[in-house]
Amino acid sequence: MQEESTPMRLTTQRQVILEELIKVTSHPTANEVYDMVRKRLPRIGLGTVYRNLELMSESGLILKLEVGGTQKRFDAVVKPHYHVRCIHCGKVNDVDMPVQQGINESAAQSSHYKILSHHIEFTGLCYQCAKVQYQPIMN
Amino acid sequence: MQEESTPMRLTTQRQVILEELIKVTSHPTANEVYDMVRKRLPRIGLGTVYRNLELMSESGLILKLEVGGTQKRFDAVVKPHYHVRCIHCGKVNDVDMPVQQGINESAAQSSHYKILSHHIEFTGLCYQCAKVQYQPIMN
DNA sequence: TTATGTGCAAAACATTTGCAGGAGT
DNA sequence: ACTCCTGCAAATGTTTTGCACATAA
Repeated sequence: MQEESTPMRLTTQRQVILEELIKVTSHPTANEVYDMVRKRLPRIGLGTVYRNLELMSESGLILKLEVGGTQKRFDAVVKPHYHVRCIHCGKVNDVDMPVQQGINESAAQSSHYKILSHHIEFTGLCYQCAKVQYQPIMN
Repeated sequence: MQEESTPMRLTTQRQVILEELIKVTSHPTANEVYDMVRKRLPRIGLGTVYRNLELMSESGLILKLEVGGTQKRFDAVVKPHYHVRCIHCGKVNDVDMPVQQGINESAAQSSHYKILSHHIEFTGLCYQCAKVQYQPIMN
């Protein structure tokens, strides 16, 4: 975990990863980014994609989403915003509602933590899956 | 994904898993539950623990937490509540603040999803880690 | 020229699954 | 008996890592 010592080199691989990520709003997984990037850089390795997504998220260039499901997802939109995940197909979308004000302060009062940020993940059914009359397990 | 057809049998393994989970407030991972349970049932398999945690969370008996980090965590407190995770040590605690009213409706208006629920995950430093003067990467 | 980055492959984790035998009803 | 459940081990899926070579500054 290094400081601002040497800035990250802007390699071709990093540039392409960032460009491809900016193109989409689908919050792709590392493997999906790999597939997108490989069309332009066929010899790139999956390890490189993982390494660079991690580095870029550490430096605040992109966002690493730790939402539900088995894989991490990545987002080129770094402005704080919330997400909704379809419990049927696993798709993740942005929720364009205002960020909840004062919620971090409430949490600070109700815990012994120094609160830095928060994230809200909504769960539901996307338009397509809702149409299929999918019956979720209500609990 | 079956309905309420046959209720789950209350086997010794399931009973012990649930009892151990009720004992703690640490939101243990599957592997931590395995370690706790193994002290009482040395021959239980890790697969059984995973299978039963999954089944119990499907039936609403326990909560599967899909918070940040690499592993899923489990909670015997099923009443809706929020969580805070220490970015330094990874510990997860409850946040005893009221559930945000009307937030699902806001999200429904700002997305094309049928919203079912939401979860808020706060990120910060726990009391112990904050004392250690840990310098987080602010972004 | 030299620190940093890459491709490749193997390793490390986390979780799921197949199956033969075991237990509850 | 019959079904559901378990232990075990192997398989799967995701992410990380070691290392020799490549490349940007």
